[in-house]
Amino acid sequence: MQPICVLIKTMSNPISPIEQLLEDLARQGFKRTKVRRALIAHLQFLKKPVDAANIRSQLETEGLTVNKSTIYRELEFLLARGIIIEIHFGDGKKRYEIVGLPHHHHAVCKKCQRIEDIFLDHDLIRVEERIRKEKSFLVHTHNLEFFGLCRDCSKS
Amino acid sequence: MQPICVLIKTMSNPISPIEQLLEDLARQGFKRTKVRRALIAHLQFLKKPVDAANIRSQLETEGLTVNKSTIYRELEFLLARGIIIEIHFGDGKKRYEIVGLPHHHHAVCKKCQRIEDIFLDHDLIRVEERIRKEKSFLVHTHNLEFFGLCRDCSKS
DNA sequence: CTAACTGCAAACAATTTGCAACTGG
DNA sequence: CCAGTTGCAAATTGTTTGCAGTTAG
Repeated sequence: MQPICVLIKTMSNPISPIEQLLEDLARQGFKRTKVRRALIAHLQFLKKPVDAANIRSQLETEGLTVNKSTIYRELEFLLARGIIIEIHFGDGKKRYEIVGLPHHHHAVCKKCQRIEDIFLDHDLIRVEERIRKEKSFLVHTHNLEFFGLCRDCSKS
Repeated sequence: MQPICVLIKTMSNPISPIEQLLEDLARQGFKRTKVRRALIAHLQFLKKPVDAANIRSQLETEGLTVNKSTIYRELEFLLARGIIIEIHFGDGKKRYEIVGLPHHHHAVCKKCQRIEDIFLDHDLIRVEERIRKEKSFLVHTHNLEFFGLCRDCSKS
């Protein structure tokens, strides 16, 4: 049996995941700013890794002009709090993706830039276990991204 | 039975892998320059991924001053000919490693920067096969590097 | 009111480019 | 000789920083 207040909250006033996040941050003394909300909403919507310049121009087209320093600082902020993660495709740029889906990797089309999510489950954990046993090397993180041609682009 | 000339070549005049490479390049019209020889020799000796600045300063200590543009251009040259490959650790820099050992990955110590080679054999090929079947995505290359603490650094 | 946030200009780091001078074959 | 190579300075690209002004709570 749920207490009434929870029922009310759940039924008539559903809190979006973005507002939920802002709520948590507010409790720690951080502000609900326009940029923060827009940036989280954007990454939430995309669910793919994007670089700073890309985010900036996309916010611009949505009518929100943000200085690039602000973008970088906000990304750093969200990264430090585990709200987003950094992804590396090996060109000069850092990309960021919202945390939400379980841990996964990406297959990047070299032609059209489309990104497929790749779920590897236990495969890499077994490898990391082996590295610990054989090399006494304790793996904390890894980078794994695939590059090639997506379904459409491999036809031509 | 070997022809005499081959025996002589093999026994009394062993061609080092570096001179062999320069020989091949010469046949294509490229010159045996001091920088090219030194750069290949250096990467050959290291057998680990290094960035341009690093290579430059190490050649400097060996008594060979080379302009950074030259380093970058030479790396580009060797890369295009498959003599070296590009490795990404996800900080801003590209690293290069001589091709020689079979395909492998790296475990990079976040504390002392030591690099362990990681051989994965068929594991990733199976994954790439799966990606092709399940997503019709044709993988050409991948990046995979591990980060953590090496044997020595994980003790403290 | 005040700590958090923002914009702006300038600084930085890695890499690239244009061009004139140089060198190996 | 001449294509390939090199150095130098300047340009580019992605990212960071210092600082003064603004804003959410």
